[in-house]
Amino acid sequence: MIKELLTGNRIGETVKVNGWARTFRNNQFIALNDGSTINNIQLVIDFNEYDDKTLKRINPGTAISATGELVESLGKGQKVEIKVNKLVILGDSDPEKYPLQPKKHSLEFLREIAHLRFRTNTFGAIFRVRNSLSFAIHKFFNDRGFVYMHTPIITASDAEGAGEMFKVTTLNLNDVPKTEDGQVDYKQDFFEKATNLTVSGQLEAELGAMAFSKVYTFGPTFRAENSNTSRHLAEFWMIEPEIAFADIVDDMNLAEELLKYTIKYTLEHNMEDLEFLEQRLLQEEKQKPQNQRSEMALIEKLNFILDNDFERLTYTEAIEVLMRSKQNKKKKFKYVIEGWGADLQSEHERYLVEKHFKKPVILTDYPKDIKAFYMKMNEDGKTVRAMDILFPGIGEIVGGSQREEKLDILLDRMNEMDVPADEMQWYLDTRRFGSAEHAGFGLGFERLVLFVTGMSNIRDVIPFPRYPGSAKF
RNA sequence: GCCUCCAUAGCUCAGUUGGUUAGAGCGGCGGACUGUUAAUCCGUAGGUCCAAGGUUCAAGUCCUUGUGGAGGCGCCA
Repeated sequence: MIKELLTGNRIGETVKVNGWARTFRNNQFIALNDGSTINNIQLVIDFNEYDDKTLKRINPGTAISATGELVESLGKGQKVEIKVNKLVILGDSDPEKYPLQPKKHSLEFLREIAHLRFRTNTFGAIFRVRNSLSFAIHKFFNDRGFVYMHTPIITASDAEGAGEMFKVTTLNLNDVPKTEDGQVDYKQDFFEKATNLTVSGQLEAELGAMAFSKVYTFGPTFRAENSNTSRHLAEFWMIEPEIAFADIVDDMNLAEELLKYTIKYTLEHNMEDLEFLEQRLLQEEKQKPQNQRSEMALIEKLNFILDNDFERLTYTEAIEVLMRSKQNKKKKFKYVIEGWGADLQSEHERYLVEKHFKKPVILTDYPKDIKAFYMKMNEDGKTVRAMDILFPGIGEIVGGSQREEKLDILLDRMNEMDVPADEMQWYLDTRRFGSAEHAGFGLGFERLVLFVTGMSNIRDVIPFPRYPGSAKF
């Protein structure tokens, strides 16, 4: 791979490389990239040995295989280069039709050609970082004795209330079978009942945690919400650990440790990509007015996360901070906080994270009315042991809670929130047989990738984004 | 779903209070050069001004609707 050759350890050896040409300068110099690193290796050819026809075939995007001696570069821009003695053109790239030029393209344009955008420096860097983060997550959990659990993609439960679901069916949509009272007759469907794509693996993960003690899921999740924002996808990847014999504090510690570990991992393994992304972000922010630019450069920001404890406070304390804030007193918020019980809008979260504490914030103990049924009730009877981690520029990156382990309280909560208990006996069995304190959270993978890469649209950190009106590729 | 902004060459953009033949850079094509670094230099082609309708003597420019994109809000991860 080019990454290895660029270290220069094999100078003097005859080497073979395969890759795609980025540029061809002076009829002599091919910048070749194979995706192993953001850097290109320079191939030097003697144009006298090739006819014009062959030279014309070397264009941006052309697939090339080359053999030659790895030597110290005679030019200034690179340490090593390959003096080519055998060049094979594997696949042509018609320059009149190939959309990628050696120039800056807009992210919006590249999104329209998502099948080719991996070949750019920016997206190469993003997806190498994404890969590292993904691996780091598995390594983190594996090193700590967690069992990686595959929860179902197709589910019949609509219990979590995490959002609108995509229906899964093999019924003929042009001739849907109906029951006598005019409802869709799912008895005739593939699973003989209504099914959906999962919105969360949490409930199943809880089942696993009550046997393996520590489990995590890492898989795709689907939400059919009509969300048109730079932070939401209809198909995204989520990490959901679930730990038994653990409370909300253990849960927070685990989440903070995981986030720091994965960020540290990319700093150790993807520095060149991060440096490139940092420069990209710097260039992008030059277009913005001074007060909208980030205070820290990308890598500094990532190190800052590692070096500082996340600020932990309760919802009630957060409300007090917000009520005391100038913004609230001067009614600068669009939604002025009137008192306890208000749902926090993203402007409030952003104030806490970006203006007040200036670091990641973990908010805990939310009012029970604005949270899900399975969260453990506090002694006050008003709040639940929920925790959200808020990141600068991203907002909510983690949402979790200690789960209600007491069957009677859980049943009461389900009743209050109209969750059909009779369909969830399998879930309630965890509380009937050997119930124990447990907790878990969901980490939105793409939001983590967004944060680490410094990108601003979540559609740019997943290879083929799905969002309302768009399922191309 | 709601609010705001945008749509001109393959890409990135300019185009004045509505006025004659719509421009530039990059990219393409032809050529020169040959240790270049998004190479450079000379030449050249390239447009349904998003679509439909309207106002006007006259529309890239104004109005209406639609489509696509961006940002913000809500829902959340």
